[in-house]
Amino acid sequence: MKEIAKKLGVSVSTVSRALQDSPELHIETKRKIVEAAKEMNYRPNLLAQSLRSSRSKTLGVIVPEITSHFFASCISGIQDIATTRGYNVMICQSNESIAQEKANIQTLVSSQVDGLLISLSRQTNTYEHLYELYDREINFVLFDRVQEDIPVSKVTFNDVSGAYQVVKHLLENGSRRIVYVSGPEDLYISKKRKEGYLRALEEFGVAEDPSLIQITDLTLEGNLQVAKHILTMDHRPEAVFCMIDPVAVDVLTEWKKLGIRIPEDIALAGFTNNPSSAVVEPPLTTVAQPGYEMGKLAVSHLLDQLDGLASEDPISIVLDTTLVVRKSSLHFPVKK
Amino acid sequence: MKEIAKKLGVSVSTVSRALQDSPELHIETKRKIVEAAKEMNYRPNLLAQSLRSSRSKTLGVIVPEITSHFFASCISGIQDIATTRGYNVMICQSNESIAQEKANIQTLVSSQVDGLLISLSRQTNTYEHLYELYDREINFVLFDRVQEDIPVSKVTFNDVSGAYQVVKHLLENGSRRIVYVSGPEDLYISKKRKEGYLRALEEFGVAEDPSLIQITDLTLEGNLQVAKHILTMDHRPEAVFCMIDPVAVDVLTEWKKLGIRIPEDIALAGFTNNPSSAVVEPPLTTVAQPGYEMGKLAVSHLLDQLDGLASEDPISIVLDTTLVVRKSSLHFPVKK
DNA sequence: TTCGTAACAGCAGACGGTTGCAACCGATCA
DNA sequence: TGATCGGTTGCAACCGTCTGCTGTTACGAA
Repeated sequence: MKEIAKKLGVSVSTVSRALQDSPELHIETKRKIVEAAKEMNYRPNLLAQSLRSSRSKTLGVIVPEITSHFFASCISGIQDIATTRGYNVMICQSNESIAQEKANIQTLVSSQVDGLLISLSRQTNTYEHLYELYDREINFVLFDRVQEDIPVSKVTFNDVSGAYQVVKHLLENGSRRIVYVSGPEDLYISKKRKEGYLRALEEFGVAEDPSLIQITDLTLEGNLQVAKHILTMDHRPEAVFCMIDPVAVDVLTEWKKLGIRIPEDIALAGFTNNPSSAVVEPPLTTVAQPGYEMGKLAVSHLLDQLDGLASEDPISIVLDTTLVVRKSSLHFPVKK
Repeated sequence: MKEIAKKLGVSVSTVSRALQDSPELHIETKRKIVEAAKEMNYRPNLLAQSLRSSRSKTLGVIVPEITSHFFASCISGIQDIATTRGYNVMICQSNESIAQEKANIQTLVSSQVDGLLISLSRQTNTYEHLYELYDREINFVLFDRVQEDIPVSKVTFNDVSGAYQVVKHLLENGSRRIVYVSGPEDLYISKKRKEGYLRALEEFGVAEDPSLIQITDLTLEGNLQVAKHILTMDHRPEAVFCMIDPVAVDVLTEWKKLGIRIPEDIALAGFTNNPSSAVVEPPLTTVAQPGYEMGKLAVSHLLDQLDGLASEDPISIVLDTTLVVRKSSLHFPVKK
């Protein structure tokens, strides 16, 4: 800018105003400046602009892991909306660690992001770092992995109804002894999906059987152990609903190795609709969660807040999931 | 900082020096300032620091799409190294569009990133935007999807040898008529993998047959069309090597639907080692490309350049791939 | 006593922009 | 003729941090 000013014999402030298309400049001066700027390939320094305006036009995103297809979809949605609305995005992954999550927040706050989009790590069981953001009046929105008590906006899936749908589907296909393979019990989704599972059972008059609720630590070993354990149960279950697709895929692979036929010997369903679930053999019945849409909604709401388009009061957006019926659950054919 | 200074009755510069642990301050003053800073929960404004130092400690990354598992892995590697070396990362996706790619570069440059890591979009066939970066002396490293002529550092996979390995494997399993399903011919990887394919054929004394090279536009429709076309060939090929896993998965799914047995009727192999390739039935033989490692190497080299640890001269890092043999290619059992 | 010096702290300017306010200009009007 | 006014431009301060230089003080040595 200084160079443009020198070249044209005007002041830096005039250049600044010309580039902002300020109405109080002589039209000819403005034209000349804009032209010179183009010619000299001038690009404003966003850092300086941000410092001056104390608005960085940058958002921070924290997800447990980028390589998960679901979170990658969310990020993609966030990116697309943020870009069209003139914001940049800084992405961090917590690697499911609360310490990393805190560090990420620090970094992003120091970087003066205008707002944050956070999906909590599995390890996160204390929430001071979030309350601190709240106290500092830093805008943020929680999505997918949320903490319910914090008074900020949240975007989640209707996990209860998703689980209800899929378990109902298993029940409608004739299964009665249905296992729920849950992740660690303190996880938000473990609880919610269990709720949907129980609701469906109740609706069909099936009594809850605690031995049918199996916990895995979500590692491959944990998943395989559960897979084997289910086969050794006294009265073999007719169907298994896994909290997330990767668990279902591990179970499916293990059972195939052991010669169990799916769905003839036992029906199987997952949750998330990962790409893998469509290509395994048999294709896996699951519940689709549109991550891209979730990202879009979360970022739209955050930006509305930042731009004063949304009320200050936190809202909770609950997205519906869609049951995706594939062969793995068709134990007894549905009547058509 | 101003507040700390006021509270303790010292100047802002003294505070600044104290927080940098400058040796020319009285130790007691320093202690008091650091303490006050902690108490007041002071966080430096990275924007101001960057403006002042003209080093933003931020890197820009441009990938064709975040939701691809391979690129997500790269990003993950980039993140991990960048974080440990004190850098932030801004990620953009070009959505395989050259216009978006150019826009991303503009944004990141305006944001004063210290360097860029770029994987080119499929659409990118002109390179002025990259030469402009070069002329402006902005550090950047190309990875995976590169342009060979630009004098900057690049990290790539040895596509030729990867393709060679997998085709050799197919040949060793007795196939002679082997189809190569290529993406658009101007793509870097289309060319390189074809080279490896041809080299393997030549080594086994198999003449090149142009009708065995099939082009897909990489859409689902394109892939299915090729899948069907292959089955109608006069003299049915014994094996098919697809340029990337998603194509192979589409082909596999289609063939299964048509009752073709893999590998008994025809052997199949892909490239990339996507998560899906391990879980399809039969599991897909493919070539593993460690994306995480690639990201780590690319960013390490970029940071070395920025920190003056690497020579100015561009280098080319070529990563080896690993053949992953699974059932889909075992047309005739390998002798053990 | 005087001088040099080390130890410490502050002023001011810079990074690259933005903006309130003052200043200048010629023209218009009483 | 002088006051006023609208149009146009520049000065200077500011955003938060860093740092070269200067100034002050106390102390020991000459």
